[in-house]
Amino acid sequence: MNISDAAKKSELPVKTIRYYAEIGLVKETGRTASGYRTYDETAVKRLIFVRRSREFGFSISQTEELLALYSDEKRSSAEVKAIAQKRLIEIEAKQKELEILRKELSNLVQSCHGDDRPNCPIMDYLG
Amino acid sequence: MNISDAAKKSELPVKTIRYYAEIGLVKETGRTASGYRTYDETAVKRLIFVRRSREFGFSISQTEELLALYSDEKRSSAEVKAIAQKRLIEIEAKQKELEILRKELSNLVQSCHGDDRPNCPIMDYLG
DNA sequence: TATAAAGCTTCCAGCAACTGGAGGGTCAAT
DNA sequence: ATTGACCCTCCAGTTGCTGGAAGCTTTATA
Repeated sequence: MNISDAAKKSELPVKTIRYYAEIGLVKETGRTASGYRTYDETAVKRLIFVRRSREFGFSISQTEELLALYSDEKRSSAEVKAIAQKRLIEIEAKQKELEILRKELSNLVQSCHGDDRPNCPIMDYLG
Repeated sequence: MNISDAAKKSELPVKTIRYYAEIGLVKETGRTASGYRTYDETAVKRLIFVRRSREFGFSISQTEELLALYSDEKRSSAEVKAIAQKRLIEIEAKQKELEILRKELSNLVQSCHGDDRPNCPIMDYLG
């Protein structure tokens, strides 16, 4: 199948699939005589895998590692788990960071009158 | 004062201050005869303001708006509050997104044995 | 006073992960 | 034969810096 069919099946934009081929993440299966990329079902599966991985926020390089393990018969689940745990820790760290910001900003927003006078605790805090 | 003094006072890297000057966010106060940027206390205050705004995750363009209001005698606190609320909503949206991911990933990680066998629910989910 | 180190300048490149567009070839249908 | 929908490559832009090269200027030391 050609790239737009692969795009439909994998639910990825054509541009993104070309980009993944370019960086070597998921290469096309082959090329037609006229140079069109072709993809088989295995390649589409890999594209879907990548999409899901990216949706979890795994970086391209983490995704690359996961993809390698995906097609590795001799993988250990420990390797997979380690990568996933790393991502989980990243998520939790980001959550903590956001929660601190949210609290502070929320307090400031609540204490701001929001009227047509200039006085404003948000500005006081920033300035 | 020159750029490295401004950097110390504002707690921003020299490179960043140059970048802010380049994009017109905080321009230098002047230049010496030999072309060195100079900054006065007012400019440093603006740099500090920008740093704090960026720490809250306000984008450069939001920061630009806030900075305009900062030096606007006739501002209304409502304008400031509106920008802050927008950012608050962004933060909350991101938090919700991360919480969904965290739960899913956490479940997967917990259900993965993490041993030396290949079988792994994380892979099953992604593949 | 010579020189070396530190600090300043500009300009270019790169990061992550795409996305958009220009310019041009290919394919299927009318 | 032509139209329109594909496809290709290459380049630029996104966000917000950061690093480095090449080359001045200023400051400190011998």
